Amino acid sequence: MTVHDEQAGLILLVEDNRQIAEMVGEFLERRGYSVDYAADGVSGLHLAVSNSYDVVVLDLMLPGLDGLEVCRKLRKEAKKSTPVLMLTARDTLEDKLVGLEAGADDYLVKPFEVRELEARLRALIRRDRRQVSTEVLTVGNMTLDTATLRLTRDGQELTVSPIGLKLLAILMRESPRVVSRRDIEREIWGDTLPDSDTLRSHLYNLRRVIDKPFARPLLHTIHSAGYRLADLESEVASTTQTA
Amino acid sequence: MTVHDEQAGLILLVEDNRQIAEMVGEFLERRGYSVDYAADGVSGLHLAVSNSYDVVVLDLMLPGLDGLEVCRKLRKEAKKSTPVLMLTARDTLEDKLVGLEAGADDYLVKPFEVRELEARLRALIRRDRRQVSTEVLTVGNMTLDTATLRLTRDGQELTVSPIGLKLLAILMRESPRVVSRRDIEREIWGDTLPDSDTLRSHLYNLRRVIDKPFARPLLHTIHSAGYRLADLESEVASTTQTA
DNA sequence: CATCCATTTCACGGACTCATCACCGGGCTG
DNA sequence: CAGCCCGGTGATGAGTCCGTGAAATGGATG
Repeated sequence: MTVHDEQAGLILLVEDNRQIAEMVGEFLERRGYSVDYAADGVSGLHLAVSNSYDVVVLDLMLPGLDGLEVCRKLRKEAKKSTPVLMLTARDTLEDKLVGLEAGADDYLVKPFEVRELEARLRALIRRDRRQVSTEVLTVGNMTLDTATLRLTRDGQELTVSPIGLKLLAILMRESPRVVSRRDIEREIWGDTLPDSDTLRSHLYNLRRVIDKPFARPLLHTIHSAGYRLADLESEVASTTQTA
Repeated sequence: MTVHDEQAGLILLVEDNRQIAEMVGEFLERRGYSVDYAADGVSGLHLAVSNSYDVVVLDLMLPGLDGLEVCRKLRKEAKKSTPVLMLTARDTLEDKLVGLEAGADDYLVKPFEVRELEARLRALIRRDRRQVSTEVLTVGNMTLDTATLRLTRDGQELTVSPIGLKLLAILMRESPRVVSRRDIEREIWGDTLPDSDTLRSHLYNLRRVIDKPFARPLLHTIHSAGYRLADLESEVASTTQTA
C-alpha cells in the first residue's frame, strides 16, 4: 500500500494495459502525486470506495467491470463525488456522452500525452477543491474574496470584468506557479475555445487594472511557457536541499 | 500545555467569549486537532509568535489588542506567515476588507457553524502545505523549480530561454550521470531533429548563463561521450582517463 | 427598438527565440 | 609535426510570441 504523505494530490489509476499504466504512474509520481493502481474494474472500484482520492483515472475498457459501470456504481451506490477522468479509445460523440452520463467529469482520447493528462487532472482537482474551500485568495498585497467578488490591492478596490475575474482567480489559485495558455483557456471556455486568441486581450485588460496603477507588477509573462502571478520580492524561496 | 503529536493540525484559538471558545475548542479537539487557547490579544500574539501553528483563528473584537492589530503585528514584526482566519461579528464590507488588508487569509461571520469553520481551516492548512509540494531539482548550489520555472544559483535568479530550460531540466534530472548528445536531442525535439546540430549553441548559451558568472562550472563536456551536470567536489571515484 | 457593455476579433509593431553558418582552437592520431 | 575531428564562440535572419489598441460582434436591458 502506498503511503500518502504527498500534498500535490492522491490519484487512483485504473487501467488494464500494464505498459500505459506504468508510464503514466511513473510520470505522475515524478511530478509529486501519489498514485494507487488497479488493473481491473472490481479492485478499482473497491479502492475508490474505501479511500478518498483527489481524482480517479478510469479506462473505459476493462476486464470484468468496465469503466462506465465502475463510474456509475461509484456515484449511485457509494455516493462518492470523487472527480473521474475517463480514458476512451475513440473520439465518438457517443462515447463522450455515455461517459459523462455515467458521471465522469472529463475524458481523454487514447493515445494521449502524459502532459495533457496531468493538465486535465490538475484542473479537476482544482475544480473539486474550489467547491469546498478557498473563499479568499491572496497574492502579494492583492486579495480576492470569491464570495463577494471584491478585489483589492493596497486597500484600493479594483473593478474587473467577469472573464477577467475568472482569469484572475485561476492565476491566483495556482499562484507562484506558471500556468500555460492552454490550461487557462480550457478552464475558462471549456471545450469550445474561441477562434482566435482572445486571452491576450483579457490579460491585457487585466494587467491594466491590477498592475498598471502600481509600482511592482504581479502578472508576469514567461515567454512561450505561460503566465505567472506572483510577488517577486521577499521570496526566501531557498528550499535548500543539500544534495 | 498541549502535546502536539496529532496529524490533523495545530490550531491557536484567540477568542474572548468563553462560551464560543469552549464550543469551538471542544469540537475541533474531538475532530483530532490540537488546540491552544488565548482569551485576549496580547497573550494570543505571544503564543502565535513563539510557536508554529498550522493556522490561527482570531476574533476581531478583543480586549486590549484587537484582532487586526494582532494580525498586523504577527505579519510585520514577527514576520510570521501562519495562516489567519478572522472571526468578525458583523457582515460589514469594511470589516472584511480591513481584515484582509491586515493580512488575514480568510474570514468568517458570526454566528457560524463549527462545521463550516472546520472546512475553512482544512482549506487553509492544505493550501499552506501545498506550496512545498512542487518538484524541485537541485545540483550543487543551483536549483530549478519546475512548477514556477524559476532557476537560481547561489541565491541569484537566472534567466534561461525555453529550450535552455528544457535542456537544463534533462541534465539536472540525470544529474551526476553523463547524457549522450543523441539522447538529449531526442528528448527535446522528438523525432524531427534539426538539420544541423543546434544543441551546441544551446549548450553554449546555457553555460553562459549558469556557469560563466560563477567560479566553479557545473556543466562538463565528456569528449565524444556526452555532457554531465555535476558539482565536481566530493567526487572520490575518478573516471577513466586515457591520457 | 435603442442603448450599453462585455467579449471577440483583427491588425500592427516590437521583442524574443531559435536554427544555421562560419570561424576558431585544441586535442587526438598517425 | 601535420591533419583531422570535435567542440566552443558569436553573429545573423527568419519565424514566432506577445503587447497594444481599436473596431466589430452580440447579448442583455429598459
